[in-house]
Amino acid sequence: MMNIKDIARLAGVSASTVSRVVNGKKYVKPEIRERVLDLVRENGYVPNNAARSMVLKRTFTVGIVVPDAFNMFQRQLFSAIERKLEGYGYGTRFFLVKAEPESEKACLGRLKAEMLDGVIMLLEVDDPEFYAVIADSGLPVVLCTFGRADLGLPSVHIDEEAAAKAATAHLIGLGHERIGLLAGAQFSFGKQRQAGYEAALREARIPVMAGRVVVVPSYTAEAGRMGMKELLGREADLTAIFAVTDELAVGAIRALYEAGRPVPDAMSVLGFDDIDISASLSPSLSTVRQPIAEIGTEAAEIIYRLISGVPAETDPIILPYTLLARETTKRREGRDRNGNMA
Amino acid sequence: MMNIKDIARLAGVSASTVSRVVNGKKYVKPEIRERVLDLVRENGYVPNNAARSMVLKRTFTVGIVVPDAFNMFQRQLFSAIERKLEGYGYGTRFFLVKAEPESEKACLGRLKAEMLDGVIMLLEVDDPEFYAVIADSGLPVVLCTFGRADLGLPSVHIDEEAAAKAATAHLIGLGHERIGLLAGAQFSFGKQRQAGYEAALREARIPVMAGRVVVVPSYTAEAGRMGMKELLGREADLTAIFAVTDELAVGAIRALYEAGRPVPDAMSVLGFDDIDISASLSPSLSTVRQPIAEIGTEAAEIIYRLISGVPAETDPIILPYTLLARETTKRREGRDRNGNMA
DNA sequence: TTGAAAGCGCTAACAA
DNA sequence: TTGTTAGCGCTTTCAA
Repeated sequence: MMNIKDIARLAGVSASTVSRVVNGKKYVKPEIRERVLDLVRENGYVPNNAARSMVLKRTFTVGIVVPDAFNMFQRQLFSAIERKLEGYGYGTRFFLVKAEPESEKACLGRLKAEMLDGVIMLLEVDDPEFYAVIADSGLPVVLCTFGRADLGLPSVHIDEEAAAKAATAHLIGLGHERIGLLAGAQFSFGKQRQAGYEAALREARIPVMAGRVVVVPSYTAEAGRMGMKELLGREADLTAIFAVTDELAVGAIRALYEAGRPVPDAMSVLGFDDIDISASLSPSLSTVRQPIAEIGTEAAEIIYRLISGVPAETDPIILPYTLLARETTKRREGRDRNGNMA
Repeated sequence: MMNIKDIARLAGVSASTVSRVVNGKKYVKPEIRERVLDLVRENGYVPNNAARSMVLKRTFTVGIVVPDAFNMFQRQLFSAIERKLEGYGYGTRFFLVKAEPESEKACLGRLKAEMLDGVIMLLEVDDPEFYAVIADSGLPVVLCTFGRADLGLPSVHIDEEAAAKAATAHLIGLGHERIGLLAGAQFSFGKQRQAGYEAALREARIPVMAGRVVVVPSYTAEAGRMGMKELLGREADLTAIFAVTDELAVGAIRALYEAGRPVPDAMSVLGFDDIDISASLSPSLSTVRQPIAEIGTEAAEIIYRLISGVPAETDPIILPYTLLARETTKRREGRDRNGNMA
């Protein structure tokens, strides 16, 4: 692999001159610039980033912390961030964290070792020390899809509780009263969405019954299927289900399918996130759309500003969600909650 | 951020000693080792990778080249690779390539700039020069999910054509004759799977008709939906569809759903890859399972061996596929190909 | 068992 | 406009 000295020797100039050419600096005679550029091309010379970042103290790289088993939602979010950052001349680097404390610790170490210019967290790490260490290392950081206003860290996300409340209200508006919930304990959105569900019920004066709620261990389709089976077993008269993620909803629909209960005729199902596949399902999944592209773009902009030295705005950026009433939710048949025919 | 000299000063030793301690070398007095280790922990010192790799000429990092819009299949593959490589003490770094020649070029540059120890290609790059440059830079490389035996590069993949042939034969075995194909032009598996489809038809003496084939521009659900609509428009009497990827199949099912043609009763649909969601769909998607974990593990092992200096085995590693006859394919109703009732 | 010194590839300040 | 020099943080001889 060629290095800057090789090119310098070939061009009969000093390494500094090559550096100037490669970095587009002024004060290089045009003919020399040409000569060097030709050599660079011919030899496929690319500056060594490690050496470069050592002297510059910058890597032009932003770390993206994601869960080990990141889903399509995070995948899409990442794309939006990547695209925006690329426009600013920054690259990205993945840091995968498993749902284990040691993994979070290890990630912190890797984050430090890489001399990143900034970090975007797509994963809500449990360990409060994690944020503390990052914060007082002075490394710019943005929380993306969740907030921690208490930590004074900038964040971009939707109003999870309001969105879940609106989602549940949609179901209620369709005449449903006995609404099951597939919730999750992992990450704060799990609890926030559950709170929104409860708030909507309360507002409609529908009793919140623990028997209608299942807290699943992970946000996968399989977990959704198991959760739905559980719900079906203990509570036979539900007419609608709110699953706190689309993957969960897909699994719930599967359980319903296996039980011979067609969606949406026998049961309405509502998801959350609007992952790629949701619109293409048959029937298409009703869900709450998070503005993925906007969230990603906004997070990228904030991190860029932070890196550029603009002081952090710690008020969370709350972006609007959209309720997508597609085909898995429908008006409840039979009597409505007042005993009249729908 | 602490550096090695800071720790050395704090411990009252030289940087060399700290280096020995951090790297677990011998010849350090136990008490000094302890003292240094304590300081390292207290101060959260982590060696700077850039500096480290500059002198070591190794980064303990393997680049993973993936398509910009990587799908769940590639996501899962990546997880398998990551896990295995982690066990060997190697990290991974993503290199996203868009479906544009400049993007491939840019990726090559980034690959060089990063001083990677090896590269695993999950994306089939068009530009033959790409492989050439990598190959003669001496950078270990493994092709994963596709092969290029002509280039003498090690690879891990299934027998795409045989798998597609078996898939089509499954449909034929179910009594289907008028089988549509949703194929794609991108990546060689598109053509290979199409070849398998044609081979199966020929073997069953079913005419291969161009009117039953649609070549879609991308492997997304939406492309599948459009392709299926096209097929439905021009050829009303198909009884089964083979989609060369699961995403395409999901879209095809969607088009069928919109057209009021239930799957599998009105039409059997068969996918390919067995992505995460396929088993959880309702009905669950019949497909060809690629042994994702094994492919990833094998690729990781090969790259590790290559990095360790074991000479490359350039014969492709062909792993077995599995036909998963789930719920979207069923025996054709009505008369079979000999005119008898099924 | 330890430390001093050199050097990895690059950029930037300074001198010419 | 160009080259020389120093130094980024680390590891590794080599010498002590």
